[in-house]
Amino acid sequence: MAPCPPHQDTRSRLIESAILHFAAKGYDGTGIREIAKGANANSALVTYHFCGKEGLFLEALKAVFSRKTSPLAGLQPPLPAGAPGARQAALEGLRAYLRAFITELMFCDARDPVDEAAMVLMAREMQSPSEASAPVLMAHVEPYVTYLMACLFLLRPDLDEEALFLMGTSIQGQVLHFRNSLGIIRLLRGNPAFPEDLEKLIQHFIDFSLRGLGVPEAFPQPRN
Amino acid sequence: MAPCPPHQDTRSRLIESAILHFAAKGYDGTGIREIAKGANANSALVTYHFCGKEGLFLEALKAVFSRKTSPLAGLQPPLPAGAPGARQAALEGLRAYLRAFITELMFCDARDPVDEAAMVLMAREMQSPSEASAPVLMAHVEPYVTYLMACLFLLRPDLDEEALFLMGTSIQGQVLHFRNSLGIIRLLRGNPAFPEDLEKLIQHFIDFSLRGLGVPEAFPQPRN
DNA sequence: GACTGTTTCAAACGATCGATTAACACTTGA
DNA sequence: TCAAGTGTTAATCGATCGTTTGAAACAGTC
Repeated sequence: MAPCPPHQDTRSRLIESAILHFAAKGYDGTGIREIAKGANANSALVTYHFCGKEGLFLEALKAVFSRKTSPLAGLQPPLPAGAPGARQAALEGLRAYLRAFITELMFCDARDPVDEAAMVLMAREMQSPSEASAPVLMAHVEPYVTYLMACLFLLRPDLDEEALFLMGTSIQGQVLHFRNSLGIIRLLRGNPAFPEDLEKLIQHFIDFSLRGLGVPEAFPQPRN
Repeated sequence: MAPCPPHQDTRSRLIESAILHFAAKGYDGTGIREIAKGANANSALVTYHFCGKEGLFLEALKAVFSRKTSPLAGLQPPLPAGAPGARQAALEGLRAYLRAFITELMFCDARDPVDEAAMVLMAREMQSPSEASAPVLMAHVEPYVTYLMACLFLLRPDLDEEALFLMGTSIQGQVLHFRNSLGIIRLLRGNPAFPEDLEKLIQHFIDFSLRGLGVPEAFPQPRN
């Protein structure tokens, strides 16, 4: 049982190659020799540095999740319920939240294949998390849920908790489904680079969500 | 090159076991001996009946998609664009579509673990379709997309094709995400039988979708 | 009962899997 | 200078992979 100490050069090269290969062919579909070859390293180093294939996979996952700083960091926390301007702040907060959420999910440097692969890997883990990766995943997702629900409560104080939860599920769901089903969506559109205009995509999700939530400001033309 | 003729008994037993195992551990994570054992059959029969593991996987996928009669069967096709009452018909069509879609998705799991596994398998393929499975997947999804898009076009003729496609993606996405993430959602709510009131759920998805789409009838209270 | 074709089986095949080993190069501190 | 420790390597391990094989079991036909 080696303590898996670091030698950053080959370690990080192995992790990078692992992200690429695990994203392309999945955990079981990828062999450690393949990964090692992609890193110009010997396959025995996987066991030496990471205590085995699964250890390397977890390190790759951690690297993926810590690749970007959380986009929630720049967001104002919602004002308390009674405060003046709380509703307007929550409205802007929800808009900013969706923008940050979508940007993090969708935006990746097309010129950086590792970034692209990291997104694929993350999407796969979010859909069917392995037992080992669940904690890492939940810790990453939890602040999003909390922030979203706080905004929803301020925007629709007339709804009960279950109704608000369904609202949140629908808002998150449309975005996550889009991300998780990009494969077939691109097939349906016959465009392998489909979401070409990220801003248009963000605007759609914001408008659809605010209308679905029942926020009057977002509705196009109030019936006379 | 065997012509792969049928002997329905073992064939279907193998397919059923394949659905369960492929859903649980993925294509690469599942061995044919494992599948064969689950079907009380010999692993050589996989090659004999399906020309190999990949053939069995494709047959399993086909079986998944043809497992139920399409919920679209009972729906009226939307009227042509110019026809009188076409918009109202499309509105009702969309409501009926969502009701049928949700009902089918929500009722499939508890009774039959194979049905549950089929959903997992389908979701995985939708996320990252293998080259071989893409045609099967597309053929199954296409009528849903067509019907939904026809309704959306009648309800929002002012939008261009891409905007309508995003609307459809959001509408389908919230429902599919809810279904595919039921496990996590039930954990979040601390209620293992969460969607206890199916009618309430259906009503939420219909209302959220129609508002998100921008249909005035669904909006609660126009601002004065 | 012999012939034909289909279905099933146990056994084995070569390939590849993740993991281990022993040797080697190199640095470091005593 | 030497012993210890670290990083890397090729070679090899047993296990398991998907597939192939040859024969047994079964059905139907003459």
